[in-house]
Amino acid sequence: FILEDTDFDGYKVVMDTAKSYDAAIEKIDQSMKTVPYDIFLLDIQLSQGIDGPAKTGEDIGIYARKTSPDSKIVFMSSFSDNYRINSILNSVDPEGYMVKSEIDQLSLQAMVKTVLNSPPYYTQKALVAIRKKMANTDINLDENDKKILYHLSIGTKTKDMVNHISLSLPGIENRKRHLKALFGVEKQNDQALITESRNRGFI
Amino acid sequence: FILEDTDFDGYKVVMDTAKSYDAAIEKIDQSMKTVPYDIFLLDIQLSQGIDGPAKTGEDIGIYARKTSPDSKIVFMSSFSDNYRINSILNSVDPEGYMVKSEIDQLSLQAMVKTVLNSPPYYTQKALVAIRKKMANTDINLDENDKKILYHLSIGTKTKDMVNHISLSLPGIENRKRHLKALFGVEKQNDQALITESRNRGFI
DNA sequence: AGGAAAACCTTAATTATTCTAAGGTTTTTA
DNA sequence: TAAAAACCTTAGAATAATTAAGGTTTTCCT
Repeated sequence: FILEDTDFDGYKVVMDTAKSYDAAIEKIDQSMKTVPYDIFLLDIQLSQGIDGPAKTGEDIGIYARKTSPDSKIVFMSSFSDNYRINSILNSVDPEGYMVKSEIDQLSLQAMVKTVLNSPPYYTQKALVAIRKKMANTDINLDENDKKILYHLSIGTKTKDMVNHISLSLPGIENRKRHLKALFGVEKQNDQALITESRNRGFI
Repeated sequence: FILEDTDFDGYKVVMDTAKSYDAAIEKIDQSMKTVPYDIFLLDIQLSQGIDGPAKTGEDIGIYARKTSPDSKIVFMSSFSDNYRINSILNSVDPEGYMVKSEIDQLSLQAMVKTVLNSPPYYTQKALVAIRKKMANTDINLDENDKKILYHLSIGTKTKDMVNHISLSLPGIENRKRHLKALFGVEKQNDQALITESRNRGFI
């Protein structure tokens, strides 16, 4: 409503919405045969379809970028979740990222203008997450390291990680030790590693 | 002048300046014995001292952060140089980064407010560089790779890189090949690698 | 408190990766 | 068109990472 009521240099905004992954894909495909969208506003959480693997707004973003490369993409998420933000900035590289608690009339209008004229537009809480990541670019984690941190963060037991990561148990333990050393929490428990990883924007 | 003429919620700004690295270090040390600075505004280019290795504003930032950890640090640079921005965001993690061409009354005032209340503050051109970097976090370069790219960018000949990098000549050549493959410019010349590295925000 | 599970650590052997050395080919440069 | 630089290949050497096996310590749960 806010956007539709705003006048942008003589242009009016026309909104179109989709409520599920499949509906969104359908709309994107449709738009390419008629009038492509100028901006995609994507929510990360989606009402879940019944079958197949869980799809998120991130997947829509990846599809939208590939299918409609001239459109701008802006994400909205409820939390300033480092892991998600980092992942989306890497996989989709959206023109904008807004944390929902910071969305209001002013920020929406500023977003549209910035995204169309000189991207990117990130809200303050998104910037905080981005800053964390940028401050830790000297720490290079490979895929296995990231998986270990991710599984730690969701409470997977070390011995169960062998089912998700192609490493032996001592291999995983060894990498955990390495990670703790890297983050300066040697000889401490996993909680310390999780906390520090979160502080540094890795999870 | 702009800052000193602005009223910030009843507070007035008092500026103090230093023109060289040594003078800046001196002022920082002095401030810690009296009244610490609220904000450091650091220029990257410095008039060069005579002796010793070249010092930049980045070095002042590192020193300021260590010596006066409660102060905010804001960088100003003439160019939106990816390499510099990435380096500083990693080594100093400043509360603000402004590209000089974007500095005006409004941005300066916004910077002060943002930096004091809810950092970070980055100007638009800085954000463009940051966005590039964030879009390429899946590419992990180690120190040697970064050195090779840096030396390529300043025109160092491959055969001379052995003097700056602790690798054999074929080792360096091999890594260049790897980098070209990683950046999708296989079988192309060094210029293509440089261009692509720049596009991705590595140099 | 006590016992089981999980986490953690060590060592040695294996495997994978990266590096160097040596020599040749192609491209660039003056 | 030479000379320099860049590039490539191969084989061997060095380094780093992984696994397996077995043990110790910590954590968790009743």
